[in-house]
Amino acid sequence: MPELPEVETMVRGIRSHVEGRRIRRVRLCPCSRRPILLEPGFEQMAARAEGRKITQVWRRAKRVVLALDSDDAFVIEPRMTGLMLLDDPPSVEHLRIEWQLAGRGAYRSVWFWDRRGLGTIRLLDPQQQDEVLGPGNLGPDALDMTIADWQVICRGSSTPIKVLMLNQKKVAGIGNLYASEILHLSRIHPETRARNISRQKLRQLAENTVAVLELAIRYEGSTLSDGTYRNALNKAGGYQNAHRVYDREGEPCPTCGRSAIVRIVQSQRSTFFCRSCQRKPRGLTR
DNA sequence: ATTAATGTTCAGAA
DNA sequence: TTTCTGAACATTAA
Repeated sequence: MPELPEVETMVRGIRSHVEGRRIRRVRLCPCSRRPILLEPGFEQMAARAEGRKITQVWRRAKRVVLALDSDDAFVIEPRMTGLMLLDDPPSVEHLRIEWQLAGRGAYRSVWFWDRRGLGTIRLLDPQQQDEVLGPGNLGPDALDMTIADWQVICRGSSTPIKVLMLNQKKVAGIGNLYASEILHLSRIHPETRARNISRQKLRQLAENTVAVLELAIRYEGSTLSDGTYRNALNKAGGYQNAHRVYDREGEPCPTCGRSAIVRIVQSQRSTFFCRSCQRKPRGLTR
């Protein structure tokens, strides 16, 4: 579930309670039926983190990073259903990892909860952090993308723009939900080949990417109908009420008010858009 | 019973 | 060599 706004909300939610505190213990929760995707020997490696101080909590794309004073860092990928929580989990059943915190504070632990269990947690040394979080593996953070950055990734690419927006090596942080929202606001047809998008449209794409993601962060992310996503205090986000097209097939377009939102499939993922407001450029087939 | 779900990775194809 | 597609991962709810 979590895309950039949801992961940013997790980071902001736990940061003030976690930064500066020492890790007393890292515990694999017995209640998880199967282990989450952990590196072999994770438990021994986790012991390496015990007694260390968490110096910084930050976000890279859709990952949470807990940086330690040993220069190691936990890198957490929530993927579809992972959550970082301070307490009050949605269920005890899918708690996976507990970081017990030493010293005084409002919360004794940080938890990783993951219903589907696709999320990953790794403890990485500085070199591994560079490999996993660096430009070889992830493009520029979506909030940092300039028009020039968009031009670079779109130039010469025959990939449909919506598919390209989901390629984390090109631009990092946008997921399936926000790609549809950004393209609708930008009035760009999701099947437009990236190389065919005009300079003017690229400017709108750059501006609306930041606008949509920042607004979604302000609303603390999107909690969809299955209710899975919660912030660090197990409260639902609010941006789903502002969705223009995502999961709104058949509803009238909020821009033109006449055409109905349609759903198509690209790269095995649903895309939602308005056929009236989002047109492909005419006369360009290559 | 079947299908789809906010993500990523891998093998194999183009 | 690069880019792209489909399947897989595990769980749940409609």
